[in-house]
Amino acid sequence: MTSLDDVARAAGVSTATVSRALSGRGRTSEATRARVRAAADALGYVASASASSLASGRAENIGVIVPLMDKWFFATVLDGIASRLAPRGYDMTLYNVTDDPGQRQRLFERTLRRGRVDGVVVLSAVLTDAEVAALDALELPVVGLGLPRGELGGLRVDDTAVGRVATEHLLGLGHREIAHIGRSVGPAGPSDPAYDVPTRRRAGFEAAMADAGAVGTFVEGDFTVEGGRRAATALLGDTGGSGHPRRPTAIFAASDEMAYGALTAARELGLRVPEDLSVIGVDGHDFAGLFSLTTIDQFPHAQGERAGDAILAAVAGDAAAPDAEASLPFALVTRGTTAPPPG
Amino acid sequence: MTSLDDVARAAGVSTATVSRALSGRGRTSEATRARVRAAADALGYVASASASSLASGRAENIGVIVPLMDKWFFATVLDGIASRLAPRGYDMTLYNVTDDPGQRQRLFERTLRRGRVDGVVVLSAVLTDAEVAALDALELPVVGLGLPRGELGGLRVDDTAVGRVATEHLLGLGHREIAHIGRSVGPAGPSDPAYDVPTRRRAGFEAAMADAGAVGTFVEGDFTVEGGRRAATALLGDTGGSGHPRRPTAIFAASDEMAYGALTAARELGLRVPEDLSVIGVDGHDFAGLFSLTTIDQFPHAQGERAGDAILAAVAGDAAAPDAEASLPFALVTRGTTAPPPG
DNA sequence: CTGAAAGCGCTTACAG
DNA sequence: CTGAAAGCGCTTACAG
Repeated sequence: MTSLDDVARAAGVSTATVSRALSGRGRTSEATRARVRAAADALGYVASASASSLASGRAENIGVIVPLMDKWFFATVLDGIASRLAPRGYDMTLYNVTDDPGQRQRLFERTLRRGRVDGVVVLSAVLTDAEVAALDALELPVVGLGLPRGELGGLRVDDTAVGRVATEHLLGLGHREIAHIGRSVGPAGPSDPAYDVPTRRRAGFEAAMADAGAVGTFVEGDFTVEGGRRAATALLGDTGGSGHPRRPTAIFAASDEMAYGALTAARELGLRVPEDLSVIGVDGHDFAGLFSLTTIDQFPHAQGERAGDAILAAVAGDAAAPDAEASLPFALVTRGTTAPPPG
Repeated sequence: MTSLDDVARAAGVSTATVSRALSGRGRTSEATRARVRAAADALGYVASASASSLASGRAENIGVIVPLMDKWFFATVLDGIASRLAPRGYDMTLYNVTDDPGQRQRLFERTLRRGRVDGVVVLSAVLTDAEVAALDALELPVVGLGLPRGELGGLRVDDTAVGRVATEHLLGLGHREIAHIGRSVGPAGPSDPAYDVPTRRRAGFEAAMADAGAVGTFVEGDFTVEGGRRAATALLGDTGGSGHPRRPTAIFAASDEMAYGALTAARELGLRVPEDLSVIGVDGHDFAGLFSLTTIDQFPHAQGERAGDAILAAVAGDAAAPDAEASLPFALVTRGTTAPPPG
């Protein structure tokens, strides 16, 4: 490996000058800069990351904490983040937070403290108080995406509004018997921003239903296709019996993947979509267009881009960092799985 | 940040001893080791990655080069890799190779040469000769996964066999008019291992067809659901006309996502699956069970685990590295989308 | 088993 | 604008 000294010798200047010329920090005459660059190129010089980072305190690396890296939503957000970091010369190192307490503790109390990252992006992870404190103790810029407001703040879409818009789309078509498949950490009271994403979506659903004087059904789903299918089967399967709620004419699933599950369940039960049942999801999943799924697109790739820009701005110390607390856009995309109810 | 010196002072030993006690390299008495550990814990000491890396030459970080990080297959492989690195204390930093020549050159000639990684895993990327040379010049362990054999070697499933098994499944059911949706960098002659994954799958398809005395149809797909739908529509749409090949009774798609597209096309054209048309994919995608798709599962998560283990073994200098060139398993999973042809 | 010391390869005030 | 020098925080032969 050729070092700074080699370049300095070749260019006939000091190492300090080489460092300045190559990094652009500090002043250098145009002439020496050119000479140094030429020497560096000729030797194929690339600065050592560890030496540079040790001396400067800058790692040029962003850590991203992600709960599930093999789910479409997160993978897409990651791609969005990476697309903004790479052109600016920043690396992205991934940290998977699992449910294993030992693994988590190690991440927050050791790995992240090794000084390898200049900032961290936290994606939709539910953190304990201790973990939030650990993140804080890092004294590094942190940008959250889709976190409960209480934790760290950061970028979020207004998920209560998402839930409301989805529900109102269904209500507007004339549905009254509407079920919601989602997840909930507690009673979805008012749109308490401290709640997590699924809870806020549910709150929006319930608020819209209440406004319409209707009462919705809620069923737990686990944000997988299979979970959506199970929930929808329970919802659509048992009709008749006394005490049972009427079968819904519409389902609002808190994710597109669960909506796919609901479509599958409907098909298995011989129900036609949208004639017998309307289905709407959330995300803007890759396959949504193909399945003609009506959904609330939340532009996950763009979310990643925003998060990437935000963490870079924070690392650069831009107090101007415009959108570190911004509300992200979403849009209703009407397709073929929603229509007026039968009859 | 508390440093090695702080710990040394607290424990009443030299910094050298602290380093040895904490890292486990070199000898230390049980007693001092305990004392040092206690002091380190009390102070919350964590070694600086850059200092440690600069002094030792070890980065404890693996670079992963991936062409598409938002596709299910790659996201799943990445998850598999990460699951093996984290417990061993290794970080994973992601490098996305796009089609942009400038970005690629920067990656191979600068970023990767900063000494930030101890080894690199390359996922299914088609590299130029210059890029392979650059990788070589790194003098770092490299593990490939799904690369054309010519490039770098590494782990692979026998994709020619995959193509053959899928095709023979269809032939075994009695199909003769079989179409393959895939991609091909050139004529899929014999099972030349220098060819990339899609080409080898095609070669297996053609070999199996030839063995059965049948002639298959080949159509380009781009490994997306939409691409599969387009290809299948072309295949199934135009029947009658003179000169046109007969409509296939079975489709072998080179990926599950393209198979989903084929299923969609069939539905749109009013064809029943599997009564009118059989469809088989490759991958073992998350949704395959739900869509009842017959497929060749290639266990992507396990592939990632293997790649993770392999790069770690290579970095550790295990000449024993058992499976750096191994052939990965795959399995036919028969479900509801394949059946004997009509009539 | 332990310590003193050199060295890893940069960056950055500090002078000039 | 440029150079000499200290320093970033570890690791590792080398002695003992």
